[in-house]
Amino acid sequence: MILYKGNLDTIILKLLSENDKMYGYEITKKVKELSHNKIIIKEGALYPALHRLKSKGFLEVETLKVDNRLRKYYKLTENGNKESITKTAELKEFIETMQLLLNPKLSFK
Amino acid sequence: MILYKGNLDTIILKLLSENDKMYGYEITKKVKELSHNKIIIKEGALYPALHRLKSKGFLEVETLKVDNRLRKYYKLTENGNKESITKTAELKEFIETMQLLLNPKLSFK
DNA sequence: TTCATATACCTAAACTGCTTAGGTATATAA
DNA sequence: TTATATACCTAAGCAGTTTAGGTATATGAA
Repeated sequence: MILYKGNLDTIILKLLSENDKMYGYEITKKVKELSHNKIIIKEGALYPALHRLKSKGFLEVETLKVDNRLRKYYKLTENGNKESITKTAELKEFIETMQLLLNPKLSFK
Repeated sequence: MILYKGNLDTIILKLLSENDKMYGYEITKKVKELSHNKIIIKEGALYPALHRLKSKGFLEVETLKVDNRLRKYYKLTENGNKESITKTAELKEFIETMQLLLNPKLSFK
């Protein structure tokens, strides 16, 4: 499923609003699990997104070595939390709007 | 609202599955109306999309002169109708999947 | 009359956000 | 030793938008 164009930032922000801190690889696994294997975030999309969100001040990073491997844990900043709420609301509104188009009969209720 | 990236073809196909034939300008007005002014299809997106769908064999065109102005009426071909059903189902599935991410608690019901 | 707005079509360049396709490195099971 | 999983990264290509133009007719307002 590749329809999530434009929503990757929102997905990441929303996940982090529920999980305190997560690392990149963990995010891809979690999204895959929650979406029942339907949304597979490619690494070429994920890592640039994380760096973008960090450079905008929405995420902060902490690098830890676990089992002799690096993990970069990301967590929301205060602004990131606000952004998460805003983006989530926008996505909900978008979904409601798309449902109007998919179920036009409901417009006449 | 600019989140509809990648869904324009689906919106057009779905509309045409309900309206027999429509012309470009009419489509933008209809989508604006149905979406309560939230989805504004730019002409730079619309016309290439219509030409794309036509070149793929999903639409056929009939040009009419109405009130001294040209209108290009588009309607679904047989394949276009199949594509409309497929794409609509995909969009519905996408929406349901996004709702899983937005409301993760519901996953545990 | 002329100016803005609406109707109706179109396209090219720029931009964005993905995918594809590479790369490094460690751990583990077959 | 080979494949798979874990864990990070980036550059080039591509698709589908936006932006910003273009043509032309009709209509209502100043």
